[in-house]
Amino acid sequence: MSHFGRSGPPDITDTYSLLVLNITFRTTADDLYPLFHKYGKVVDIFIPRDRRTGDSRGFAFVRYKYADEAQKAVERLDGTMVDGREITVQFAKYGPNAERIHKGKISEAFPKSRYRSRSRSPRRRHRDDYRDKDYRRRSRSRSRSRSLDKNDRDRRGRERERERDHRRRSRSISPRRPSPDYSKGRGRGRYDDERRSRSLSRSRSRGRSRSVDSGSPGRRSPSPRRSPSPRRSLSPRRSPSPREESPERNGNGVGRSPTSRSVSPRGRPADSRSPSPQNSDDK
DNA sequence: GTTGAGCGTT
Repeated sequence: MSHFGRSGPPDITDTYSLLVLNITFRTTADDLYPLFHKYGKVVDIFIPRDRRTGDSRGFAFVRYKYADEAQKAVERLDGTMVDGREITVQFAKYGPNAERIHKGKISEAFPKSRYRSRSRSPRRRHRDDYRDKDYRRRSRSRSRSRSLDKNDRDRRGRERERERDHRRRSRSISPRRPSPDYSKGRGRGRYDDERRSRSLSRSRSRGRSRSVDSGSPGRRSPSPRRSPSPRRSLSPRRSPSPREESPERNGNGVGRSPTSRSVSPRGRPADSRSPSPQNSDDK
């Protein structure tokens, strides 16, 4: 029975996932099982943990078999102290089976009248306070360098974000596309945010990936830079010398093109010019 | 050894 969350999702056909937040990093599924099991039938408990360290992330997912029981657990366990920490129990929304919940299943099983029992939840205000201040989030945000290449973000971003930066970095701020809607929007906005991000990533990923795949893989250029933008001309460092960078040179020296240079990216010109293994000539 | 927002896996 202690294999909760170790063998993957057993059966999410008719189970309701509860999100347990604010739990200690040492709290395990086994610790939560008895607590939640007291209020209903717990189908499975999953605690996401960091793949790098393997430690719990601080929240767990408790899957209940019945909605009423799950709701009860939320009301009873939400705000209780576990392992010396106040935990937050609420229904999962962004889970894989979140769609079912949105379908109205939960809504049907949970009338508003029952919710009125939620009189005790001081922690809620506390959390809200944090959000209002959002001072610590900013601090952390600054710590993280967001100058990551979009190319890298396309591929690793998804995985990385989910593992370490996702919770550290503020999800409300959009470095790429600042939108008032995403400023403080919460709840449904998240879905849109994810969709938009994916859409963008897909676009970029496709352009870059296909480009390399189409041409010569690995021979394209030692420096995976973005396509040559006209911005290069505004480089103040560039010498005004006509012989240094001339459109003619591009036409004449076709071999200079990185794409065409798929034969030998390095040593080609040097070899031709400097048969010597040493570049004394250049020096 | 720490942290503390936050939505998930074989």
